[in-house]
Amino acid sequence: MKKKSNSASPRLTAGEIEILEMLWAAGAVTLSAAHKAMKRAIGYTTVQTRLNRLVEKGFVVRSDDRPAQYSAAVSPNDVSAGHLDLLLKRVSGGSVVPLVTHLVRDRRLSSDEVSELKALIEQAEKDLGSSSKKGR
Amino acid sequence: MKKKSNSASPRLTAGEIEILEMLWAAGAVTLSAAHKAMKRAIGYTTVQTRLNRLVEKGFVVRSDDRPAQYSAAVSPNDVSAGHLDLLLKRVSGGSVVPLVTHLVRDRRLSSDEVSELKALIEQAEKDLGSSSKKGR
DNA sequence: TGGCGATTATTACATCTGTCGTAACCGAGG
DNA sequence: CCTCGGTTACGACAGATGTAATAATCGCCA
Repeated sequence: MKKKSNSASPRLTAGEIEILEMLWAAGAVTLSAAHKAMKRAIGYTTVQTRLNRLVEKGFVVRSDDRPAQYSAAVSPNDVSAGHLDLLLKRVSGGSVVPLVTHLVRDRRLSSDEVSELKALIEQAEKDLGSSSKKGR
Repeated sequence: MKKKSNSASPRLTAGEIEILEMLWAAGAVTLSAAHKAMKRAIGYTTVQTRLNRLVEKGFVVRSDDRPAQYSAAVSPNDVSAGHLDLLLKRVSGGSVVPLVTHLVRDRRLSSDEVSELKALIEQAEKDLGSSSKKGR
């Protein structure tokens, strides 16, 4: 049975991600710890409310322990993957080249980074040989 | 009068992007044209309201003509750039390599695409040498 | 066991979004 | 000039989100 595809592409808002980022960085935390871990000033109960709403949506899990531990139920990768997909679709109809071009051109890369990318491409080149030449 | 940095990173919601995508595809359109251009069924006045709210926010411009023409005030690139920035920050703390790795590994690229990427990297390599070694 | 401080639950609002219905308006035909 | 159909302005309403105060609870310790 389908595990529920919400991990596939969670449509999170900026605010929800703000909380999730805190959890990704802090791990499992109690409410007070979560509150302290917030980057900006925000009310204690505000964090509580937001955390609870995220739990209702299934993006955060709360332990049964006494001082309950809150922790992210989705990984940064899950979220990013979904966003990346949409972005890819929007920016270039789904093909990666234009996006990567943008990425490489706009930001000055260090020689180390360029080397890594080069190795990466070479690897991809090698992998190509082993699969059929389906033009996708 | 500050040009306003909203083009830098417009925080648009999925719904707002839905409208913008229609405008990006249709260009400058009247309300009825916009309504017809929508991919899914949606009320006429709903499109009107949403369009107007986008105008208030400055993401869409409305001409003074009689049947007013609505058109996007932000480009797909503007929004994508902003999203890409956030994504980059989140997925790998701002460095492009992990993101590109993900991009190249996860999606099977055609040999043409790999070639393009290779050329791209080689170009970046060249640029590295020609500029002063100012770390920037 | 009583109370205190932390935790959790409730309740309250102001916005923002998504969706429309309706009323007012306006220019082209007849 | 007067009506008609598209255009525009308003107003409504539900649900989501952000923020937070206040009340109810619970566990620990003197």
